[in-house]
Amino acid sequence: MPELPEVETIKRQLNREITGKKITGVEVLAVRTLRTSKAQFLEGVVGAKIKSVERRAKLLILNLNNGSSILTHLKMTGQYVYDGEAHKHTRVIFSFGPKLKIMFNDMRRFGYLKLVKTVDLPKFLANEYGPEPLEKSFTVQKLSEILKRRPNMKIKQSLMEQKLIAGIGNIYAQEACFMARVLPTRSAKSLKPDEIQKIYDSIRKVMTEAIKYGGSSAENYLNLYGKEGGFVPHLKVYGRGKEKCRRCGSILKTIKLGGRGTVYCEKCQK
DNA sequence: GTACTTGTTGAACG
DNA sequence: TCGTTCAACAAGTA
Repeated sequence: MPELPEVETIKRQLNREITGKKITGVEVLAVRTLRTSKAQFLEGVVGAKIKSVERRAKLLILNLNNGSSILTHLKMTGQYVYDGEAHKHTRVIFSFGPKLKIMFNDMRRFGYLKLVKTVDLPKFLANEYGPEPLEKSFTVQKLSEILKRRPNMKIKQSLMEQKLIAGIGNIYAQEACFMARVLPTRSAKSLKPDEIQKIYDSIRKVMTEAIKYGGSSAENYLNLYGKEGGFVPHLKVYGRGKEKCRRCGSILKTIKLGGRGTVYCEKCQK
């Protein structure tokens, strides 16, 4: 499941490979993957150059040199793969000249691409998404204020709420709670300042580390070069229910929180 | 065959 | 209006 570190990895790789290049063709194999009519999409995209690639929350933003941007979300199983082979799950193919192609693959078809006006983006993004956890302006005070806005919400769910904080999903919310030694079920209002500080540090640390390893390929995430991320061996709780806690050796518990699987250590997390 | 996986949206509830 | 919960979406794996 691509979350901030995975999307950030793809963003950096896309910037390296396609920024400055001209989109010479687009092949749409699954029309429903587009959130813009096919005709409009092709008209707005073909012939344009990629000015830059950005990430906001889990969204990738491909800014074009004609005032439009492609807003794209990988959701659960989306992949951008450079020079791969098209296959059953390939939904859109971008061509950059006669040789280079980028495939958008998406097994579960939740992902999308949408053409928007670049100038409209800042307002839209500010409305829909909370602060970026790795930005300098995201301070522990900021996190504290954010948590106060939903005092009864369980901390793991607060961390995953995109309107409160951007980019954290089910994997890193669980990892951050473990690292902070706080139970995912604790209500926001029950957290003491030193616990909020630990959660803050943990979010930043786990995200930074995960980016360093190119993200986690827990399900089917692949980077632009079709390679898996290297962070899975570093995950402490996600996907490890009934296994031994790496810190204390006791058996990790699994519960459901907001309909999502949640693993934690009863002994280490309070 | 059944249960389970998840990011986001939109409906429904109080 | 707001916060919150929950089903739905899709398609694969165990």
